[in-house]
Amino acid sequence: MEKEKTDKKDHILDVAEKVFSDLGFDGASTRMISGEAGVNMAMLNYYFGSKEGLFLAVFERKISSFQTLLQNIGNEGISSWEKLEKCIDKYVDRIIVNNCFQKLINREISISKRTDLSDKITEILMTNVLEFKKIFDEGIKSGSFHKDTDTQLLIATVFGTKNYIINAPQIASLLLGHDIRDEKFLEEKLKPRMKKYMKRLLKAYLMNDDDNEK
Amino acid sequence: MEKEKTDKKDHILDVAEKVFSDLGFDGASTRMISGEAGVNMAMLNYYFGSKEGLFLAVFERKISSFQTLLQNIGNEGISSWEKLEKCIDKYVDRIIVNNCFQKLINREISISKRTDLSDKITEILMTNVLEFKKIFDEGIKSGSFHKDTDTQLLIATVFGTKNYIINAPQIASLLLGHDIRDEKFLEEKLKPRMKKYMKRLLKAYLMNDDDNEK
DNA sequence: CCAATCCAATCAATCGATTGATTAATTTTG
DNA sequence: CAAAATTAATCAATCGATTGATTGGATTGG
Repeated sequence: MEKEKTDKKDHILDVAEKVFSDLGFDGASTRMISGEAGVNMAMLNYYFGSKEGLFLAVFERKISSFQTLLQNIGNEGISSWEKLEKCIDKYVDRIIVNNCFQKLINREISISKRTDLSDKITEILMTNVLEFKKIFDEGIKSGSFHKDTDTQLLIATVFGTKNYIINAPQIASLLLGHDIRDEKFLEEKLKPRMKKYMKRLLKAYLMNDDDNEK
Repeated sequence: MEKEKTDKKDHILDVAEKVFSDLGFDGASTRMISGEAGVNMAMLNYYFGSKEGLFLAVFERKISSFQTLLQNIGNEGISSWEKLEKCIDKYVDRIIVNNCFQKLINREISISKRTDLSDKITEILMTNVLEFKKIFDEGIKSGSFHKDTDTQLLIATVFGTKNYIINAPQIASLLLGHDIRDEKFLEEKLKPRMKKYMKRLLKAYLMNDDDNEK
């Protein structure tokens, strides 16, 4: 029976994630979510306290597993560049699977007013950001990366490039000549292509011939 | 008195643009907009028919100024790299001035419904996208840019890096150690820094030493 | 005077949240 | 073990607040 409970909560979270992703936080109503999940409205507040609590629960469930993923890479005994390559691989894999959730994040983070909620989102996202930054800084310190690297804007590039493709699918589809939402294209074509591209871009910027390496 | 009317409508549109940008379409209420604009609620429907009509009016007013930002540069008699540098300058200048409207665009384009609107947004955004693409392709053809450049993903990087900073100001502020919304910081620090960074990033990627230039 | 402009008041609908009652499951107790 | 007591889970009903929208009358200017 313990299992039942967890399953039900998980099911609510699944539905909530879908509805929030499609309609945004404000656009989604608790009635809609509870209705689609087949549970009573009061259950949402019973389980998650509030609409905001539900949203955060959706958020934290998705994000936590990725956090530890990046953190482990950061602690491995490999070169900074190798760490970076691994992070890119994991990151590209991740975001392409969960692209509807990513869209949700990017939409809600751009809302300025909802401070309590967006503060929490920011805090969670920052851990991933800082994990990348740590690797950049470490690489600069060890001399393997260009020493006047703008790590902060480079992070904007890493996350921004991905966001652009996921968040503006109409434009990305026109640009790439394929429907972005085609799973097969994403998995077989875009994923390896993005990995290769990001690595080449970062390598060119971090390790060009001005003062080190080759 | 015609003037009065136009001024008032324009003022409403100014406020609406700001509020929609901060809170999103669903998050913004017509009361809030009318209150902040100092007009009666009923005036919004009187002038614009509905909330959605107001939203569309905000867009259409801005739309015209958006086209042909980069088009002249493409036809100048200078090298591809020089064109690219000019485009970056113009682009960075531009987005920092209108960043709240940019936020609005980037948020609404990620919403799957409201197709009539997002089609229009897509069309407008594509003109700038294609201008960059034209320069990239031209540079590759002439041999000044690396020949296996992924121009399409590079465009995602150019626009995505900017979007990330504008759209996730909380994260960008934490990352940069300054409040992104500080006009002085934007103008005096971030703008030149972004220009320099983007040029160095593109140059490293487009003109590294694998097979051409230096 | 009349059409355009404006506004206070109000509309039905929906929002998130809470209530008290009821059932199911678990724990305690004799 | 079984009855009693307690806790957890679920429900229908409804709360006050707010939403976008509309009305009918006041005000204005030509």
